Amino acid sequence: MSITAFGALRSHGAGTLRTEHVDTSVTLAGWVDTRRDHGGVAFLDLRDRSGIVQVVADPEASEALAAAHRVRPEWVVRVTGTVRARPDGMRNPSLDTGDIEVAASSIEVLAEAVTPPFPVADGIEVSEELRLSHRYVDLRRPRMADILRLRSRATSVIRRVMEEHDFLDVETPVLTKATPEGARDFLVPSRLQPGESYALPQSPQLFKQLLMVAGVERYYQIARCFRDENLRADRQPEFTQLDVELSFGDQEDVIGITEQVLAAVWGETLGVEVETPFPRLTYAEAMRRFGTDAPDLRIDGLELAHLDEVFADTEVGVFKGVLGDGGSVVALALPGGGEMARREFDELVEWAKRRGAKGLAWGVVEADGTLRSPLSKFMSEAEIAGVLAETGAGPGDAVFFGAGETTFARELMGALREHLAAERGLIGDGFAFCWVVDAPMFEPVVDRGEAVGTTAWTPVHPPFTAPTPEWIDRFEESPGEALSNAYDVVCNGYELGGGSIRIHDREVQARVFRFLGISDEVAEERFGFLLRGLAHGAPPHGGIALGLDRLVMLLADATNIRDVIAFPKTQSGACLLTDAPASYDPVALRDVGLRLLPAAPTA
RNA sequence: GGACCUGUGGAGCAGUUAGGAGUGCUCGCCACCCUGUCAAGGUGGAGGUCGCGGGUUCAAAUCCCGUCAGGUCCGCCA
Repeated sequence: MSITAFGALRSHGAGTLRTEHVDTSVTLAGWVDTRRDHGGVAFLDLRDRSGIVQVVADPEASEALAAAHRVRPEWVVRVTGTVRARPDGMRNPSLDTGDIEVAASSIEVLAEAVTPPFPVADGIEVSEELRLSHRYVDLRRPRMADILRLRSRATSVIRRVMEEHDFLDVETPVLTKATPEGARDFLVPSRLQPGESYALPQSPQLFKQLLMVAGVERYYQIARCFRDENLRADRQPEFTQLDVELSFGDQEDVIGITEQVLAAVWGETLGVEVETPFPRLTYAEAMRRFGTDAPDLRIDGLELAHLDEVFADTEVGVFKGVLGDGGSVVALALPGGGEMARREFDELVEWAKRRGAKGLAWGVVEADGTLRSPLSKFMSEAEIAGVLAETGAGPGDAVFFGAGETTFARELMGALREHLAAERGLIGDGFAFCWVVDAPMFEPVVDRGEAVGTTAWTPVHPPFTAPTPEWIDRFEESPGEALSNAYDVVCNGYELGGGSIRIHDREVQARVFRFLGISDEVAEERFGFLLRGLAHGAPPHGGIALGLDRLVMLLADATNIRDVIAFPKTQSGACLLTDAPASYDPVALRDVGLRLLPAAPTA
């Protein structure tokens, strides 16, 4: 027995009918999209997953006509009838099925429906609250239905490419132990061991490394990950990663397979040819030129300029102070920015202050090459010449100056670069992929709360990330400069994914732990099972994880991740459909050994 | 934890700056009419704790305080 193409209740999909079906008897089933009732004749647009077709109820089929009078949008109906060509002048070119229509002999109501809370159509702004609380209606809208299909095609292509390269799909536990990504864990209390909890995985990181020890050699999984952190337009508490790990390879193998997957996905879902290999930037270069480790390379011609030397002996008070404290002055030229109104500059200053900056200096290059700026009277001729030379600003351009701690100033100006580009339409079309490689191994501990170990340094990546070959023997000597064998793939300013070559050598791992001040006891308690596994013959290995939701978001040209997730959560972590999270039955809490604290007193 | 935006019949919005009767627009809904529409059309009708609580005032959708919900961002998160 084979299943029928459209289900036993119908013979065709509504959207599949064409002129070749004329005179065919068909049975369709789906939702009433719209109804146009002329009394003596009535039209229904019938919608199913395949599309929309017009159904006509003529007076000759009086029962069908009576039913057509009665039905309402979103009722579920089954229509039997005959496909016929539409009369001349009655064709609808905006409908795929617009050359034909179905003359109904009977219309059977399968389910009535209450009036929908909002119209099932694209192009209507509906509050997200309402969309999420009636997600089953929202997902009927063509745009959302298209995204569901797009996501399914993308995962299908991913699986095919991974399998063509002999990667094995292996599932890893969801009820597990805290993993080393550094975010807060979701906890699941245990009934069998009251007082103990599972953690939901922030990623399958440790398990995939153990799969390498297990001899899987090439692993992939489309895996759900969980992080209990605050949400953003591109962040959900549970999200999906394409997780990949391979043995006996290096960075080039991981980059190669990733590029193949992305090129195949873009090619087969959008028909967009992605050029490989992707350009590569070092982390240092990305921070210096773009002020971010995930630069949007669609923005052409806007790059940061570093003016520490130009202002080395300056009399400009703010700059002098910042440079004296070891900070930096970072500038950005905006072509054509000279035409902006004073009010627009003021708004940008406010924008910078909201991001924590003390201010944002600016200037405009006049036609004669002078700099009109609140600061220019404090600047020497040589400084102004230096500003113009370093930023490349010419007559009619604006220049912005961010001053502060070096990383802060760079990130501020990098954010300004994207902000201005978005406001002024300077972001190019298409997709700009790149790799950001050679991230630092360690960063100084600023706040004790962020430290993994007990020394002045904390790892940028999980502490199993290998140093680059140049640093593997001497990362302790200048930890601030040591580079990790890690790589991030970036598209249009979004970090799509990241990975690294892992440490498989116990001695190197021990040195990293020792350097970070992670004691044997702490290492054992936190990742003892991984370390024991690595002792049993660990092949050289490395991998990557790609954010599938963000990937689909880019494919769908969506601006938030919720639009590409069937049942997402709100910014406060609520599911408006199920009302999760919900308070828990006290008896069930007692079973797992928990008792709630009294609610915090409200002031 | 913080900043900002939004909340008005079922949907989307205007009204809030400068307090004066729940006022308006588009769509939807209900009834009737209507034989070629495709956002059908026509006539009539129903539908409101202005998110919630408190305050100021003769009077609050509008001003003040608090709070809840949704969103964007910072911190946080690779």
